[in-house]
Amino acid sequence: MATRTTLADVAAAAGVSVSTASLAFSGAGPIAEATKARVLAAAEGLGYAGPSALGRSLRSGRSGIVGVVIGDQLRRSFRDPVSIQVLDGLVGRLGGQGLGVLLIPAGRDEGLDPLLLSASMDVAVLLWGAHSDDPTLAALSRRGIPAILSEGPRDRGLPVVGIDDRGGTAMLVAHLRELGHHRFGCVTLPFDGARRCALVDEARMRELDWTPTRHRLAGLADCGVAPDPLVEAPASLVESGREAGRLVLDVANPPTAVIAQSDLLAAGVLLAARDLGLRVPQDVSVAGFDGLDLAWLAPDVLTTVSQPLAAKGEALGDAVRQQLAGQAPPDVELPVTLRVGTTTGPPPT
Amino acid sequence: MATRTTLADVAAAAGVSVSTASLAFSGAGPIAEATKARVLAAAEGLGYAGPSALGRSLRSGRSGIVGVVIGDQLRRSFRDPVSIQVLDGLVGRLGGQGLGVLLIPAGRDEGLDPLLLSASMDVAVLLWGAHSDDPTLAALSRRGIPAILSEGPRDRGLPVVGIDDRGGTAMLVAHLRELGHHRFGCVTLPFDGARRCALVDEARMRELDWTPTRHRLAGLADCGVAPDPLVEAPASLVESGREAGRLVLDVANPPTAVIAQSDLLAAGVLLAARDLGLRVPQDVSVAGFDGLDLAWLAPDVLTTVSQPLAAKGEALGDAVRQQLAGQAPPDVELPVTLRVGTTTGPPPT
DNA sequence: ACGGAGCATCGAATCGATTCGATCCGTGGT
DNA sequence: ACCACGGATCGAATCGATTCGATGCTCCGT
Repeated sequence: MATRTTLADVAAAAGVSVSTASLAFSGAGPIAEATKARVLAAAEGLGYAGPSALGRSLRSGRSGIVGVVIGDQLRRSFRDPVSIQVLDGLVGRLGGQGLGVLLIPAGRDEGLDPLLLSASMDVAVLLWGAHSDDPTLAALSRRGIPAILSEGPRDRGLPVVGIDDRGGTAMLVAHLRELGHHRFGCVTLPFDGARRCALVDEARMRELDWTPTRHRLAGLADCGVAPDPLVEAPASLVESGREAGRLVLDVANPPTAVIAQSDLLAAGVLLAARDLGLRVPQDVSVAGFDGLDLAWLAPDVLTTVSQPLAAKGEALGDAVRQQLAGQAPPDVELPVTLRVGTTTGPPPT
Repeated sequence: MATRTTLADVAAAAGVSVSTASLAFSGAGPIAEATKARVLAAAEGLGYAGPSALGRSLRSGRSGIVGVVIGDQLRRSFRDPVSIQVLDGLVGRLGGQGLGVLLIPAGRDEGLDPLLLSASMDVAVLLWGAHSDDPTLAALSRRGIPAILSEGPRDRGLPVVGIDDRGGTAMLVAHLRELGHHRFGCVTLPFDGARRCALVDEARMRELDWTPTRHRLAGLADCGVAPDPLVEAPASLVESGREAGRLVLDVANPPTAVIAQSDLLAAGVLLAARDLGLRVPQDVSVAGFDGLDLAWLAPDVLTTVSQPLAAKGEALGDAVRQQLAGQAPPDVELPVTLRVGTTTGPPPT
């Protein structure tokens, strides 16, 4: 055969017009049961596998594809349990609506991914926030593709699904204060794409351009906590946490409690404490953020702020559905809960 | 504005025909530099973001999308470092060619995912093999979409990218024999979608319908090893390995060495040994397969067969490229290497 | 000055389906 | 017997772009 079988072939075989054949498949419009059966039988006979998505998309203007922009490096994102779990919830919710997920790497400095510029999609979801003047958002807006942000800034006029970062951090501080701590160190998530591991000074603080980092730091400020040392990690990875942890703990007068802005960073801080011969929580308390199930830390159990990751993905999926239905999705802020483990305790006397 | 700006709008604004405007963007065909500039300027002025992928796809018959069918449950696949790393290599290679990855859940019993039946894609990659009579393959073949298998059966006439499972297993056996072992237990990957955790008898052995499991078992048979006990794990997860490990080790005359068909399973066997008060490797040796970097096992280092996961993804990407170029991709079998760690040693005297 | 070559541009067909309006036919009411 | 009505079917336009063949123009050689 020269070309794939098309709806026209089926219609011809069934002895009906193309429009009638279309009706037999889509079910939109009145059609006699006998005719429908004849068309479907003809399709079966020709090995026709149903109307092509392309034609349908072209006519309807909908592709049924949701572009999901993930971290600048796929490898990193795939290894980040937080992204994975959110993605899982998102895919689950979208799958129920016949929507597909197209993976789009964010592309760092070397320009945007071509998929972002040309792939056809109905909506885009940015899984890890957005910078100010984010070229990704600019490109999407230019193409007229609505965007939904996970953990992004709320001043863009775009729907945002986030969690109560400030409140969660405040809960952590309250917990630690109750134990008697008042000298806090902090390991933060990246400030931007610079990927540096260093003490944060005022100048650097003014460059802070990453929403989760900002919000979680704001939670500290809300409680009147000025963390010292305050170290920026290059990525949410155990190794980065270890490196940053050393900068926080290997100082003249180390803090009695370290708040890490992610669980992976906190796990790294635990390793750094071990490297330095510090016992946790006797010598130093360590807390994380995310609520991952890090079974391999056993027998330690990380004190952390638990966020509903799958629910976040599902909320993003709901936002996508609303966006496609023409409604403006409302901003969502999901609640978090404090999960007290064994890595926090009273400060050394 | 009523509708999105289209190539026709741009052409009208630039005072040229649609075909000329198309030429200005695609660059295929002769066009005067001045005209091209005029068209691009008009596009800029109208906020036109380039030709829509839909129209292009419709005409060319190519969507630039590769469907990647991943495990029956997204959550499980996403947590499986093996899948993730292969996916990472694949996406990396495809991204370089302007191809996008559409995630497709395999869908277990409750039928195929609608995406598989209707989403437009040029090629499909099945990340985790295929059963015999796999409905996924049937659906793809019906739609005329070429498929590429990772770790699948070679008797389908479909291109397969795999590793030297038999040879790798044989290397493991040789290593253990050299240490003095001759009584081997084995924890296998799943036999099919049944997800059972139980001893394998002859009847069950005949139902074996999963290529990696079969090949790795064949590697044992090649060496004349008849593992006892032989236990089937329900999934490649640490918890499954732990459960299966108890079945292998908690018997009257336990084997001196346990070969697990994946590293996660091996990690579970290690936990099971610990549960039973057995020291590794003094009381029992444990080996895995995959070559994951399980840092959290420290101070233990798993003896395992290391397979090139990212390279496998890249090989899949190459196969996709060849398939799209109209060539028949050759079957690929990537080499593996033995990585001796601290979990294997001489058998107890 | 005339003819041919070659480049730039244009018109129209095409890809595969959806959908609106029109047509056709049968039925029920008066 | 005629008309109005409605359900089934069909024709044709449409979605957004690509591409082939045709046309018109300029420029060069003789």
